[in-house]
This record gives sequence, C-alpha cells and structure tokens, in this order.
Amino acid sequence: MTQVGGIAGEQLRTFIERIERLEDEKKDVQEQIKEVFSEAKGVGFDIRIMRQLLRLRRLRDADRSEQEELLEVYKAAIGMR
Amino acid sequence: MTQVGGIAGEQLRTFIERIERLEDEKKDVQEQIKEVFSEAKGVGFDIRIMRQLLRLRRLRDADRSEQEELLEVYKAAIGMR
Amino acid sequence: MTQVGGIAGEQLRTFIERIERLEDEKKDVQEQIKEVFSEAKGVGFDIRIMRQLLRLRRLRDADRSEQEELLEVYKAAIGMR
Amino acid sequence: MTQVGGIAGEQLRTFIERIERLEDEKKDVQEQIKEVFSEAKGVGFDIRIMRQLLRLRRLRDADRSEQEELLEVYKAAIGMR
DNA sequence: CTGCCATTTTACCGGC
DNA sequence: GCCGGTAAAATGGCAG
Repeated sequence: MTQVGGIAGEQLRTFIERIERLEDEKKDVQEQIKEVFSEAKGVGFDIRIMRQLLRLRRLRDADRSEQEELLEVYKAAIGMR
Repeated sequence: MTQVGGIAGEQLRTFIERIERLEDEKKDVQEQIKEVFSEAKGVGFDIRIMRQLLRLRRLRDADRSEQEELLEVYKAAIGMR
Repeated sequence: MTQVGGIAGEQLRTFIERIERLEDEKKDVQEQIKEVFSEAKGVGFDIRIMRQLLRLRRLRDADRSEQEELLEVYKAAIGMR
Repeated sequence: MTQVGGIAGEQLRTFIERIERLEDEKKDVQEQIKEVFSEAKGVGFDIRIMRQLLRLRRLRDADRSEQEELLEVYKAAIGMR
C-alpha cells in the first residue's frame, strides 16, 4: 500500500471521493426542493408562508417525539420496563 | 492611531478583549447551570429527565411563536394590517 | 388564492408534502455521509481533518490564500506571533 | 421521589425554573457578544477573521501546530499541493 | 446588499 | 479516559 507520510493515501482519497459524491446527490435533492418552491410560487403561493408551515409541522413532530421520549424515560425511572 | 498593515491594531485588540470578557461571563453562567443540575441530582432527580423537560418546554415556546408568526404572515398575505 | 379548504388548500398541501418527502431524502443522504465518516474513523482517520480537507477542496484557491493573508494581517495588528 | 404533584414536583419545578432563568442570562450575554461583533463590523473589521483570531487565542500553541501539521500530511496523502 | 433562516461544524456533557 | 449523542456557534444560502 502506498504510504505518504504514514497515511494510506489511496484509502483516504476513496473516502473523500465517496463523500463528495454523496454531497453532490444532496445538492441535487436541494435543487429539486427549490424547484417545487418555484412551482408553488408560480401558481401564486407565498414562499414565506410555506416555509413557516413547514417549520411549524417540523416543530409539531419534534414535540410529539420529545413527549414520547419523556414518557419512556419516566417509565424507566420508576422501574417499568 | 497606530496602523499595522493598514489595520487599527489598538481598536481591534479592544474589540477582541471585550468579546473575550463576555465569553468568560458566559462560561460562568454555564457553570452555575451545571451546579443547579448537580444539586438536583444530589437530591435524587434524574438529569436526563430534567433535560428532556427543558427541551419540551422550549419546543412548546417555539411552537407558540411560530404559530403566532404564521398567523401574522397569513394576515399580511390577505392584506390585513 | 384566498379560498381555504378548497382547491388551493389541496394544492398547497400537495406542495408541502412533496417538499417534506424531498427533505426526508436529503436526510437519508446526510446519514449515508455520516456513515462514511464513521467508517473512515474506524480505520484510523481523523474526521476533523477530513472535513478541513473537503472544505479546502471546495474553496477556490484564490479565496483560500486571500483569507490566509488577511488573518496574518490581523494577527500582526494585535501583536500575535 | 415517585410522588407526583407533591413536594418533589414542587422542588423539580424550582430547579427547572432556576435553570431557565440562567439560560436566559446566557442568551443575553450571547446577544451582547453579537453586538460587539456588529460594532466591529461597522468600523470595517471582518467578523469571520475576528472569529478565527479568537479561536487561535483559545487554542494552545502546541495543539495549533499539531493540527496544521496533520492537515499537511493529509493533503500530501491525496496529492493536494 | 442586508438580514434572516437552515445547515454544518464545533464543543460539551453524561454514561460506560 | 473515550464515546456517543445533544446543544451551541459558525458558516452558507435565500428572500426581500
């Protein structure tokens, strides 16, 4: 194995490239999201409102999970398995 | 004014030091928080549960503000001032 | 666009859900990235340094040296060596 | 500690509220820091570079050069010059 | 071009 | 003492 300064260069390069490929994928998805926003805007919806709605829905989900989590943790605390 | 490389060194130093002082203050407050947790733990409370509770309360607050915000934004959207 | 619960409402919901689906996809990809980092970590690479590497590869060389130079100037300004 | 709504509940609430108060304080300090940055920005300093400066001052010199060296090694490993 | 919001990175803390 | 996950800080991107 080629060693540069004690590092397996080939292996490192492979990891880096895998990550960069995944980051590209992510960027693609992000662009699709933007397109949906544009489309919505094009038929008259307000992007600001849409974002606010999305945020609110996320918060609701998070709240629900936190609540469930808290319940679990209480149950554990009083010895319920 | 002393100029080093075109930069007002004295002024920069002052800003940096002000920030560092504030960061120290923040660290102090953080330590007080830790002490409260320790104290609670000492009388038998479960830190994990406490954190969960705090998080839940924060989410509730955030949710409420988001909701109000959304309402505002809807009102604006339909021309209510 | 001011009708609520009608066609526009349905359409808005559709947009929102499309976006949420895409956001889930994005989250998946993000997790895959994390897994690659873990794997790299598992064979001994330093994740923090890998991140720096990725950032450097993203930055145009010009910007990179520009930033480095400015930092030197500031350091000189407050007498850091 | 399993009673709910009794002494323990009251005590728990007190701890939670003390922590929330301290967290508010922390947030205040954080805002003051932001203000100093704004002020600095207002007279022409580059905030990003100031942050780097602060970080450098925090890091022990040893750690600093260690990191820099490791980065060089990795760069060499994947053939970045 | 400015301010705001999301994302990403860094630091911290409790558990093991 | 490390490790994993959680919260804070910093960077980047978008809308107005």
